[in-house]
Amino acid sequence: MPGRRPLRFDPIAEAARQWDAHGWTPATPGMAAVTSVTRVAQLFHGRIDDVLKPFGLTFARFEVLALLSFTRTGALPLGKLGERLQVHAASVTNAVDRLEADGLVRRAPNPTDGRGTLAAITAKGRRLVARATPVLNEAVFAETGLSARELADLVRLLGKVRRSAGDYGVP
Amino acid sequence: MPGRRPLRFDPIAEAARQWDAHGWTPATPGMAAVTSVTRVAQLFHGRIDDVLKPFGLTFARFEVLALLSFTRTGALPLGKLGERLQVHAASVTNAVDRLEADGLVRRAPNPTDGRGTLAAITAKGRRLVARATPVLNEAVFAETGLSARELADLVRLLGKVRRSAGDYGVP
DNA sequence: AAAGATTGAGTTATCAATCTTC
DNA sequence: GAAGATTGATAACTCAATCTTT
Repeated sequence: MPGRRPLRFDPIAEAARQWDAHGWTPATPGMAAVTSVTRVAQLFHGRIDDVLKPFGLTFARFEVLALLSFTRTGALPLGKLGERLQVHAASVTNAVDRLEADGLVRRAPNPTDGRGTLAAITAKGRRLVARATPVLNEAVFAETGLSARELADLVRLLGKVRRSAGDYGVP
Repeated sequence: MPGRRPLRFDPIAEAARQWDAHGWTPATPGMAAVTSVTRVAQLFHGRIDDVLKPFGLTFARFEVLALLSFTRTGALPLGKLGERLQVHAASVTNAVDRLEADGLVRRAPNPTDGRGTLAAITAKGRRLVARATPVLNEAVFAETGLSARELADLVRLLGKVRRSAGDYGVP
């Protein structure tokens, strides 16, 4: 993780001050928001990686396992995985490669589409995600530093951004 | 950018439903917040990269140029750059390498510390950041999909997360 | 022709190890 | 010994091109 030594001041507030000083005032709130989101994503990701490292997982691979464990059959086409996790098809191939090498998922031909491939979670994969999830919940998701009310506000605001960016919903 | 085809439903709301269904309710709001932050950071980053590509810049390199252009002398030690941008020293070395190869900054020995190196912005670098900034302001920072009030709320909430993570401020 | 998936090239970021200077 | 910076190795992602099947 970068930036071990905390700054004595808030670098984002300082950047906002600079933006205003250069006459870019209309863009300042957006700049501060984008920078804040970027930095918090870094912080969360670092903590998640730290927690998952002992399990031999990255966040991307954990998300695949969690998603598969939620399905009725424990299997999904690779394309569906990329759609739900919002990542490129090549990234899905890569993540499934790693998971398969570790025996956590296995590939199977899609019975309903000869072009497709399914990723199916194995018993070993289910055991691992069952062990990792509580740790992640307690060490990261339950320790965000915000109250339930604040978390709900945050999710609502970010949902507006996602929605307005066309991330989901009907056009 | 991954995920061109928008989903018909909100994948984060769906994940929250699954978390609750598995009895992980106390962690659900945090999970939704972390996932939302991650996704919005992806969205912002994609738009920023699209805007900066015609200028031959990434966001990391743009940030270096912007920070240098704000200083009185147009130069900073590499360590200070990493501190302010919250990235690893190796990332700073890499970014400055690219910027120097493009003639946008040049390295100079730190006169006050024989171990250190300064990155100094060139006239070409100043011209480029002066051209790129207004485009970034108008195409990204002024188009977040949130009102000024909502942006302020978002920045405040994320500031609490950063502060509680020890990202800045006095211990 | 279009969609699912894979491959290889190119980019970026991190980490550990190293070198120089304080 | 500690700090600033660089290097080489590793991992992950994206993109363009390719292959197979529909």
